[in-house]
Amino acid sequence: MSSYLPPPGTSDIFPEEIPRWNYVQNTAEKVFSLYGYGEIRTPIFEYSEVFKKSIGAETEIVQKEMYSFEDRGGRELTLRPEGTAGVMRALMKTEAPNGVETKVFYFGPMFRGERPAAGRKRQFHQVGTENVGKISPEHDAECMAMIMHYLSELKIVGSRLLVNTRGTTEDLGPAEKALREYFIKHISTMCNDCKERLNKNIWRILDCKSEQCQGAVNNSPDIKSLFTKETQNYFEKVANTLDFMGIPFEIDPRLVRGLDYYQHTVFEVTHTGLGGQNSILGGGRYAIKVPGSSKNLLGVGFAAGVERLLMAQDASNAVLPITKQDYIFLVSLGSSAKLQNLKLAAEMRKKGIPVLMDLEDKSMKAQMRSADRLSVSKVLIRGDDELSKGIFVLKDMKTGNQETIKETEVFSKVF
RNA sequence: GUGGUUGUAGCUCAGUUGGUUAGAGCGCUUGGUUGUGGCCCAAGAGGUCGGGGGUUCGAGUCCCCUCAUCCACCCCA
Repeated sequence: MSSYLPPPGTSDIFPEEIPRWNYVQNTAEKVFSLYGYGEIRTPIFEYSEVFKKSIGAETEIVQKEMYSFEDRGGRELTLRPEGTAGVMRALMKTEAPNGVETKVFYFGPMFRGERPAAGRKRQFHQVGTENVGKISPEHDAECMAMIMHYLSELKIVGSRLLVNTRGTTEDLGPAEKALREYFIKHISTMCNDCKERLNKNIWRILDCKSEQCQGAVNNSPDIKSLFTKETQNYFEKVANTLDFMGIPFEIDPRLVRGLDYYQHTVFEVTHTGLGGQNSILGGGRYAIKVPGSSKNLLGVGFAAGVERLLMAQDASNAVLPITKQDYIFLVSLGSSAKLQNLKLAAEMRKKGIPVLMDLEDKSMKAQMRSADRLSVSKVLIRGDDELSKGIFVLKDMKTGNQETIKETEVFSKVF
């Protein structure tokens, strides 16, 4: 009952579901390593500063979603709400800050104190990559190509890749000014959230979904046109490269994303069938400052919600190449036989043969029921009777046929 | 943080205008063969009806509070 439930927004993942999770993780390893990425494992908690500095102190995540606490040494720590910041912190001691291309991927739990809903948990999991040290439109395009490769290996179909640019630090001033001049004229007709956004984070007005704001938002200036020629050329090259590589995508001028560290290319992959959520992954190019360093780490990367990938697989009716363990079930009758079978089972397992047996003294009927429930294909029966004769009965559960075999034939016949 | 939904057995749920010992299906255990699974039949185990308070002769049913679930919004993966 309620006392057996884990805390809000968390969930237990039982053995039956683990193969699917492993598939998502193993496929990440398989695909990303083709592009030169290696796995990195960073702590699940970091100094709170790490997130405040890189994600942005004003962002929704930092403002009200972080699980922060003080440890016994009085340190201000936070359960990671996303993966990039901690990875950047770790990469400071590599050659990445000196401009050496460094590619890593990660997989693990993240924590955000939001109200749970479909596709949204407080402890959820992300799989993501970071390519740090170099900057070019081709890096961004390759990252997206790799993502689409990954999604196809996951058998997810029907997703959309949305791409946009957020410009660089130099672009932001003029663009923000233009946006403010425009929206200040229309703000009286817009929703309350947008009225707040006007001062706090004007960019977010662009992806407001409220009905009453659509008119004003749709007619707002295209931010790209306000950026420098250089930035526009960069973005054009990203788009051209994707085109040339045959990666289908859509330019979404209203895609801005909610973390402060993004510059240049931003993207998102959406999928229907995730309840109220529609984004299965997001990412882009970023410049991140790690506490205690004056250097910016430049990189491009993405993070996908594993739970959402799983939902997208369901919506895609994905058939995954996951095979179930096919056990031999060993049935015993009598105490000597049981003891001998226990020993045999151990030997078989050492040879890599999966074996199950009932350890309780159950009736043959009950043991057969167990075997059936576990849907094994073969049952090996040895009671005290067979033991004294040096034989086994081997039963094929599909056909129901059974044959008598000699002890010496056990390994060759059952495997 | 805002709004709505639901909370009865391990699971999915029924429970009539408040009325004795709270039900079903599935699952589980045992039996229907002296040593043979699935199908069928029978029996059994398993619930302080989310928790607390109130109204009442009487509350799973009504009222209040609380906790939790699921969902939508905000935001994000």
